[in-house]
Amino acid sequence: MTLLSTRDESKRQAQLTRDDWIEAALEVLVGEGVGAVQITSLAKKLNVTRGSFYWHFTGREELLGSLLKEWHARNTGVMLSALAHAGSLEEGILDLFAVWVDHKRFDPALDQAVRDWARRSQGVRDVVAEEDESRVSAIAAFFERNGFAATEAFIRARVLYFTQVSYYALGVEEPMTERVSYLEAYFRCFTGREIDPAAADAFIARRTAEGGADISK
Amino acid sequence: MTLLSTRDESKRQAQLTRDDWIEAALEVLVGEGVGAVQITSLAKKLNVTRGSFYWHFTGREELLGSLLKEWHARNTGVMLSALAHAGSLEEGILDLFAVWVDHKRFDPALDQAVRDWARRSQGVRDVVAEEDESRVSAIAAFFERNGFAATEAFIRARVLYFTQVSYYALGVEEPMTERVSYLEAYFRCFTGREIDPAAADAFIARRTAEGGADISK
DNA sequence: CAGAAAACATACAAGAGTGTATGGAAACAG
DNA sequence: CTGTTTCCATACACTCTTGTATGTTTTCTG
Repeated sequence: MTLLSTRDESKRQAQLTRDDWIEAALEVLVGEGVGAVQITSLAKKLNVTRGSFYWHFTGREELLGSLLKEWHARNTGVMLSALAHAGSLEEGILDLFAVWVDHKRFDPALDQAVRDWARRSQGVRDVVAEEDESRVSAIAAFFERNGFAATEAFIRARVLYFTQVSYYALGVEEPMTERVSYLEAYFRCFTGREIDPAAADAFIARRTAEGGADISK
Repeated sequence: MTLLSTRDESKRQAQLTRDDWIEAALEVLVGEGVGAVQITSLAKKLNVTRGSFYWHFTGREELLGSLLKEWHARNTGVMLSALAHAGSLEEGILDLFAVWVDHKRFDPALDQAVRDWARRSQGVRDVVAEEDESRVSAIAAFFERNGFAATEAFIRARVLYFTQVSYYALGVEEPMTERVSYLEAYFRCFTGREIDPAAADAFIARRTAEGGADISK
């Protein structure tokens, strides 16, 4: 005899898939960090009991492993492809900026969450470090294709990428109008060259039009 | 009747001060993060029981508050003073580099630990954000004193500081010989000017002489 | 060397989180 | 519609950590 023959089906689908758990866990990972990725709270969030979890996963470790795979699958490639197609210096840099601002293509919050996680886990740290290296290398290669010497290309790539990482890490919040006003200065600092005014205007027009006043989220 | 009339005095002083607890907590904070700052483990580390802790502190929160104050007292000012005395562009930038490399003056590991902590605590986040702003402002003011326009000075300050933050955040590890080989490129990227060869050589000679092959720790 | 104050030990209570074992409900194949 | 298989609920055991209450030992003071 059961006290509750049918579960509370107020707001949940009949059956949960493994991916449903991963999805929910990702949200918590991004919003509250790895420490908050707990089976108990996830179960509550999904309106099931922990029994369900232990059917889909062997334990917490396996779930965390899946989260790392998900991150790798999502955020790898978007940056690199932006650079691969780029011809001119303007095009590449601006495309990169666009990717970093457009959170549909690149998820900086997830990236940052994984980065936080990596600081307390050797395994995750290794994976993230590898990813960072490949990103910097891609940017450096782009600089080299645009006439920069190897060392300078590498350092400029690093400065560009590191600045962006801190942008998220420090949670810089500034309206898009303000941010685009820094475009010329950023470009000058990152490349050592002056940006083509036409390209700058086009970029600014597109960015301010697409709304996106928030950077942090 | 007590089972153990005298405590195990194998390797500890007779009495602990409040600062002893803070010092131990700082080590754990830096090494393992806020989450690892636990009364139980600290007590074990100090060879006392938790009873001691609750005499010196009302609870965990008070200890954490003390840690934040300690960080603020230690890492605030060192950066700013390096810039205040600087005359030429070379002098200021190189002094800044020196401060960041010399872990006796500036503790990047502590800085990073607090930064990690800040990402999960609103109160800490506010304090750190304020500190970051004042640091960037100080660098920007320095750039302005050296002939850069306001906006460009601000962006260059940000890029310089943000790059440095990521250097620690991503745990870049490279031998000092390699790092100093990037000096010219870094200087060019950060300032848009060429470094004075004599100043560069003097800096490199001093850095490589002072040993310090490790950056991470 | 008493007595008070400071510093610490011990024991208990409570909460949160994980993992396991097992029984019951849902979905599906035949 | 019956029997598996899949999926989830329930209950229990265990660990870790915090906080409190109270007793015991040092250390300081006069």
